Amino acid sequence: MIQLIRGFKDILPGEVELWQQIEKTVCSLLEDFGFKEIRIPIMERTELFARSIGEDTDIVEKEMYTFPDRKGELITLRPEATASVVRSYIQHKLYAKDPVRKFYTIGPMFRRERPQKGRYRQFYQINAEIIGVDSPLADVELIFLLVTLFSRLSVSDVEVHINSLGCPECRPKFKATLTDFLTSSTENLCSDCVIRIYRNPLRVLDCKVPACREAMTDAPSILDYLCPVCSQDFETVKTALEAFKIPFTVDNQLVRGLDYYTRTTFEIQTGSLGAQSAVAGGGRYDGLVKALGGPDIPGTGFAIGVDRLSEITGLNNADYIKAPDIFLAALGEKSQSLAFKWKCALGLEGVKAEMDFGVRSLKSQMKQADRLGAKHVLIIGDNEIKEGAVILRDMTTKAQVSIPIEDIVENIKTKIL
RNA sequence: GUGGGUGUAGCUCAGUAGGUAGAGCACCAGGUUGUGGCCCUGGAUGCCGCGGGUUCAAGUCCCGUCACUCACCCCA
Repeated sequence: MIQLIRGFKDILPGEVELWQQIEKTVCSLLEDFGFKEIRIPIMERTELFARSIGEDTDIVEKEMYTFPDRKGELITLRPEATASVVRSYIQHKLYAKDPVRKFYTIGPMFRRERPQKGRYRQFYQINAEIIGVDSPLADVELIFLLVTLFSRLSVSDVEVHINSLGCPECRPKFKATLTDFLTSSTENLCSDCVIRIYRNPLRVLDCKVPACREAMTDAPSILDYLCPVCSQDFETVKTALEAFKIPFTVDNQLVRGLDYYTRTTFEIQTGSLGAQSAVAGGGRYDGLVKALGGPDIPGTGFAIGVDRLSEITGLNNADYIKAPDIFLAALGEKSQSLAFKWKCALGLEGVKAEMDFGVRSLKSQMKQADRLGAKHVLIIGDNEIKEGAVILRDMTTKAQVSIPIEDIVENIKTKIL
């Protein structure tokens, strides 16, 4: 037997209905807020991700599915979507027509990590991006959308965490101060963090090793080093969230794993997913468009982990599984070919009709209809053909009526819909 | 990449001191000459994850390996 690839998964009927419902809810909300769908490829040149996400990040360093294609060019299965959206935005000069663009996209991402609860090697994200707006209100809009969404999807046990990572103006100063602090307390840090001091000191902030957490309680906070512009920006975000009565936690240790983030970052965290607490995350990436060769245009966006979301939504999958409207139980060959004709005609009319193609007793066909959850059963046998009328049974009330074979499809439609 | 747990029927799992494979649910048929859910009776189904070793004999013990899973790490 050939098994699926490690860390990949099948989403089977019975589960997929919930996904459809989630996608429908998210996409319609985003459409209502003026976001347009964009579909981007699943593979890109490796360079795109190296330049946007950052060479020194874990994603680029050890998690990407990268390989040479047949002509030797390095290509990568996308580990995230923002880079591609921005690439597309620049390539097609989408800024030329309209200075502000709002996109959303949905699809699989790939990261070769060790699989775990809420973490797969192929996982699904819904991304929303606002490109061309400098105002922090764009960030607030995104957070507002996420909160609305989780409420519409009956997700409980979520918290909004926000932080500011500063800009090229103030971040270097903080980085230097933090590095000094870390260097002076090396003996209290785990071995990984000692390496991080030089590679990416901000990462030490969200290390989960207890000793590191302890050592970091006195660490300098980025929020104390923000330049006036960033500081004002962050205040605006907080004030607007308060105005919307959205509860949030300022978490000055919230760090993103992608280098392109600036200023406001946010994460929606849940307590119900074990170690994978983030169901959605995002933030501002003001330098990214320029870094990828476009004009100096700001951007902000979020990604929702659909796999994780589907596990914590309060929606009940059973509510979305569609049962047949009618089951046609035929007895004998002649009845069966008639029933088959009707079944197809009903399907064209939007009536979900099912039947069995084998030769089975009426009892077993009734049982099958019951199992499928069919609301009605149409019984047809030699007697019915002779009399020119078939029996329509309502499975809930057990009431049976005789209906003429003539204009059968119309008759059924008016009786059961 | 590193650790822990688990792999037996479609699903959930039992399998006691090594002695040659079980239950419940689901499925099929019958009890009811052409009527579902409840009940009763009967039936089909397993490379006991894979490979090797110990033994007269291995689902059971040993070694290896793979997969799943949880955690570290990282993130959505």
